[in-house]
Amino acid sequence: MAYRIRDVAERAGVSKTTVSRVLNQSPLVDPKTRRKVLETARKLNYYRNANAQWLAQGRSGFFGLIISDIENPVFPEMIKSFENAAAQKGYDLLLCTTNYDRERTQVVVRKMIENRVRGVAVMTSGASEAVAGALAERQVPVVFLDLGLTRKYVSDIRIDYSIGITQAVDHLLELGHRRFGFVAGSKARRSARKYRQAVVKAFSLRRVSSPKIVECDQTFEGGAAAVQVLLAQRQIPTAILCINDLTAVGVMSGLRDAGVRVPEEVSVVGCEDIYFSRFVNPPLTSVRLDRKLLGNKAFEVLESMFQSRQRTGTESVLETRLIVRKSTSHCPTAAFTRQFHQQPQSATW
Amino acid sequence: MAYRIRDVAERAGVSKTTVSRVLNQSPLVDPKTRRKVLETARKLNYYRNANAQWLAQGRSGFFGLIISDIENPVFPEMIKSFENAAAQKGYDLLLCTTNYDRERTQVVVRKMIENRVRGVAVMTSGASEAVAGALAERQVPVVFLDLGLTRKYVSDIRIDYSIGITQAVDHLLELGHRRFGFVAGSKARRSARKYRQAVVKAFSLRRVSSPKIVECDQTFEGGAAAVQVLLAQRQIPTAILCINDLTAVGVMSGLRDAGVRVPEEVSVVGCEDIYFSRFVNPPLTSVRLDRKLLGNKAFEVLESMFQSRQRTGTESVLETRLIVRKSTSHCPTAAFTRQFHQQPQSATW
DNA sequence: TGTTGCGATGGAACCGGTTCCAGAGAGCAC
DNA sequence: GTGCTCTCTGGAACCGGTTCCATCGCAACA
Repeated sequence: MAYRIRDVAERAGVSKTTVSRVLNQSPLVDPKTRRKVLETARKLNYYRNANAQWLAQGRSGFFGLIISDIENPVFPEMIKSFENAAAQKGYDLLLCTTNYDRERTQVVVRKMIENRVRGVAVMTSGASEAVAGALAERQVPVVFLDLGLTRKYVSDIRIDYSIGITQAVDHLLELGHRRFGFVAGSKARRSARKYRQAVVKAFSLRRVSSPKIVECDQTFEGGAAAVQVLLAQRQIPTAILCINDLTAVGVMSGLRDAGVRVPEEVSVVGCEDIYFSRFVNPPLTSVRLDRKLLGNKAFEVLESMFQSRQRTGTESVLETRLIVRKSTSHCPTAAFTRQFHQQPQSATW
Repeated sequence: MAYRIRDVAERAGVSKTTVSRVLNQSPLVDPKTRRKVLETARKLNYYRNANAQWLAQGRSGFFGLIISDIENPVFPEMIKSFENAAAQKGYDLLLCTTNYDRERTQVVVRKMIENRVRGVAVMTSGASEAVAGALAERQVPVVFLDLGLTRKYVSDIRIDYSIGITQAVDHLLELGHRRFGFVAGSKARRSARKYRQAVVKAFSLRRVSSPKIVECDQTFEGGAAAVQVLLAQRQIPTAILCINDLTAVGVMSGLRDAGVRVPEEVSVVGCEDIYFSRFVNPPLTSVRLDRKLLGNKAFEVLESMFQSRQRTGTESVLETRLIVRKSTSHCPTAAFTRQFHQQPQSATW
């Protein structure tokens, strides 16, 4: 059907070995022979069979990338930079999504192993040490996000939220804010826990009274709901930090619905700095997590593990920083600050 | 190193053939033998070698998906549904991006062929018939978006914008609008041309004076710039259609900057209905293109081509429909309509 | 002239599965 | 007992590459 390497060899009057050498840029082949082979291959419109090649080589040309949900806007940028980094070195991307499903996670890990990938980046914070174990056991280099663990075959990229958060707190303090709210994520998520810790620490470092914390599910609706709780306070906060941008946009929407203006009356800070944050109204101030860098770094870490002799894991740190846009501004004067006193919605007992 | 099928065979006291049969759910193996083999495989923690399997089978378990830019928010949803549809049938996703680069397009097409995929969905509107040819020639079923061409191995999914656009026009007419603007995309893009034609046709069908058309580059900034042109009209339009949501958000931003309220003074309609459209302020009315359906459909078309004997291509149609949110409302009364008369910015001649 | 060294090439084994085909053995009817 | 069918199993070829190792021709050198 399709031409095989043997067909090329026959028509070029050489052996399979030589053709293979030419196609793999081996130096030990005569330039004249090389030209001849390349020409024949082109003439036959020959495409190599990747499965045969990788079977023979004992591993594939893939680097795996496991994410939770491609619809989450933090991932596409990361995928892109990971893929680009891999392509630059001649490798391909094998992308799998877990959709936050435990079973599906097992399946994709198996897929990675079956495809004999050269390494896997597990960029969902839902992944456990079990996943690390399964892959490391098969001697597949793997890099995690904030796993907090490093060993043979297992690297970790730690996200240092504290820098960006501290910048945010300082930024707000400079603007005169003193009463803060924090719309946190679910404690069940590792990354959300880390973020919360960083926020609390930043405030205590600056000796500011800690923010009123409201937990939410990290969605737009969750943000809108959480802000209601903050608005029910005796004194509403003048600045609100949020676990991520989507939540922050929900918070802004909730504030708007309650007739509170952003940023004139309340400042809002998001996290992640997703693509859309600059287009909302007002453009969102956010603690940026550079996904492009993250994707690059993840590939780099994998490749260096793959190349290294001992396959020892490394820990690297990805810093965050504050991007100031229009959702934060001066703290309103006391006279200007409105008081919200909402009654509990049901007091029937 | 890793266990091979032969290892499983030896320990289970059977032949490779039998193990292969068990793993491939062949019915012609004794239940007792089956159990034994499965148990041994589990005990050895055996993973099959996908490359060997696919080499032997002559093709891989991949269905390919080629897109232009994963950061474009229309793609993730599509990827997800395509992947899910494939996973449901036990196939895997091979995702490649072209980044609008001709050369890169060549490379990924080659990659698809080399990996012996069972079919490819080319969901970027930048792809040419050359791509279709290259794949069809290798007998790889392929499905395109709005290619307008169908033949052996080549299917097409046509997007019918007219339905959604007509709904949008009717919706605006009912709200009393009579003066329209249309922020169009670049004529260089096939999909943008199709959209423009559909818009023009919808207006002429309803016997309404056609909208003032301004071309832009389909970005946020492009929308913001295009709306300036519309605002410079003697009479500004009271309703503006846009080539996509990002542009529409740019248009709304431009209007806001000019002190024009949406939707009280001007209504805005986007297209695509990307995830974020519901979160902007005001939530965007948009002509929805159901990407989930599109991804599903694409896979379905490929699989049925792959199964069919003759591999004849099919044409299917994906309908669009209007999603009404808050960016459209009643046409302001004439008295209420403001007049914008901006002088040409430079009249130095 | 014989020996050595080296660049270029090819034969053959191998990677780890699938599958064709032959055959063993059980069950059954006659 | 014979012949037949049917179920289950295994040997061996094959998929299309890579790579180890041997070989060959030729130039350099003693």
